Amino acid sequence: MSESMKGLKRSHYCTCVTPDQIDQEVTVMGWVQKRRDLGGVIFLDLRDRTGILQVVIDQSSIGEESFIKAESIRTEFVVAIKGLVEKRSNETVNPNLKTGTIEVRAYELRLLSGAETTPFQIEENSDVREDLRLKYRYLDLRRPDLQRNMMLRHKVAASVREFLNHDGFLEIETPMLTKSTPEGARDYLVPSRVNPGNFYALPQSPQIFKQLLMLSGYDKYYQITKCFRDEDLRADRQPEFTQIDMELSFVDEDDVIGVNERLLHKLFKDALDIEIHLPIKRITYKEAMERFGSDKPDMRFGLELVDCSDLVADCGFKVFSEAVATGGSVRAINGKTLGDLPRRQIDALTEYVKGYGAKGMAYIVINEDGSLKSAITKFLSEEVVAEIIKRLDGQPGDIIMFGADTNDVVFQSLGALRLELARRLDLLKKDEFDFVWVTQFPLLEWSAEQKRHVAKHHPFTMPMEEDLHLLDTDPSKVRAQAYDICLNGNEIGGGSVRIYQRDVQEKMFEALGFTKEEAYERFGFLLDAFKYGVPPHGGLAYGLDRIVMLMAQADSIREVIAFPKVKDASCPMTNAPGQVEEKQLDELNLKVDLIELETE
RNA sequence: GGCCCAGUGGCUCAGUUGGUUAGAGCGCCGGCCUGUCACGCCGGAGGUCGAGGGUUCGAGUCCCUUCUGGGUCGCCA
Repeated sequence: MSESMKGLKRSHYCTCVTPDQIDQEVTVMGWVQKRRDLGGVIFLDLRDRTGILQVVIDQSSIGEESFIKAESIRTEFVVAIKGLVEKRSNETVNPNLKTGTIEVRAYELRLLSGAETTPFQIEENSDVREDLRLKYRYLDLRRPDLQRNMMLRHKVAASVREFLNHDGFLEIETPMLTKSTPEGARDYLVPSRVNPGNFYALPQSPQIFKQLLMLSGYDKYYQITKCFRDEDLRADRQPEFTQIDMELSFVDEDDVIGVNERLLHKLFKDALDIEIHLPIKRITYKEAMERFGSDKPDMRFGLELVDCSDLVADCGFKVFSEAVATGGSVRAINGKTLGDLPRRQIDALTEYVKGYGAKGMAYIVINEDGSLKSAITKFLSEEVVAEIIKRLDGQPGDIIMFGADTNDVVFQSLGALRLELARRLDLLKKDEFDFVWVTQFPLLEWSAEQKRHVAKHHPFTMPMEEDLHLLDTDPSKVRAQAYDICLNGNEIGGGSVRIYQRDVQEKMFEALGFTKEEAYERFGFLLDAFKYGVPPHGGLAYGLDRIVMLMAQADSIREVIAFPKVKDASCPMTNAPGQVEEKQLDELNLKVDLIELETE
């Protein structure tokens, strides 16, 4: 079945054959997308990563023996064709093909490789179950949409490298086998053979190493590198993912933002031919939460949150007044034009916000005739109702939906509701790219589980200078010189100015509840390094997968990763992770003795 | 770990109130066909209805358990 390609050299990719080659000889190689056997003439759609080219096989050009061979060709066979490029007559032009005005009349055919019938058809926009696609990912990757995604991903990486190289950045690699970082996500561990009982951790990010590179004088560093986090998966989260990581010395926040705006501008121009308008708008974390209920706001549409706490603080509706009295708030969203939602849909939205911690959802429907439909207006004075409607710009046909709880719950539930409403109103246009910087993040957040403050970004993040004095007295009020870059409601990157003073760093560890000894045990090498001259520095890291996902208008980063993992972090194709041989464990001085996990 | 959705020929799906031999499109196999490109025409094969248990005279359909995949909350400095 398999013939040699000896004596043949590919001269063109399929779609690189153009009308310029008419009457010339070309040699093309690829996969058979489709065979149309009309009896006396056979058409092949030949496919490679560039697209499709039609090959004509007729007996008079190719000879009887080869024609019989061609009759045995099936879908996905790998073939080599040598032939003459011909112009198609007008009535046989195929406008759906890039190469639709020409075809190749074969005079030599080699069957390089046969193929069994594939478990699913190799075609664009296929609708095949994802587990099957992933089990046969090598076939899935033949599909034109995935091939486009992979090529787009390459283009993104290439454009980033080009920009940063040109801007004086150095690409420097940092270790994959490194030390476990106790703060942050769960680590992937790798046992050491030479040091029995000891483990490396795979990096969650090159954070400490890139800071040390600054201290070593490498000034502007970048790296496109894998990072690993052993946490549960999501549509936009994989256990191994790729960061575009950078760090700069002698810079402040505006410098880092500036270079990255220029980077994003070039990147979107190169990859999508889209002109990003600079400067990208900036909002503070506080504003993002209050207006959008999210620290990664989707700016493509309105439906903003409106604070009504002051209006209902003393009203007769206890759910509202008590939320305000206990330090929470009452906020609302105007679901524009959704006043005609059937009761069942409203109930579904109520269940939806309950999933985010809300206890319920009050609402006021403004009927087309201006009358109101609501279970709560009877508890409110007419003036208050009128003021609420005015503040939310309520028009006939609208529905105003309320969240009343602690601020955390109100932001989270209304933030989620806002997105859900946008989905229903079809406001999420994937070909629109709306960036925003979110700045002034809190430095710390309280962990109820650990009963201490933990770093919101990481423990090396510089507090805002005007808040430094609060670090001892009221740490949760301290804002950080930290910033995220968000695109269409996705955090695509984040960074900060770092602490470069030992005393501030020690104070930070103190605020995190580490004793001096603990801090030294964990980050001693960094604290030691800080004795020897540290430039002020800061940086940023992008999630490459997420950027490419959004560019490709895909719904999951799995669509832009060649060999992704599924929900339980396994690989349906290789069946990783798997058990290992006894011998391998012996060499590592390890014995598997699984502990019964507590079931509750 | 919680909640929600899906699982029926190779693929995508339909399957009524629980009732005859479980259907369709695509794909696949065979035959015919010299201008097709969603080729056409004729014929054919292909099913443990994810798995196990239960209710029933009777289960693809109802109940329980479980597996697989997806979404999400928790988690993700």
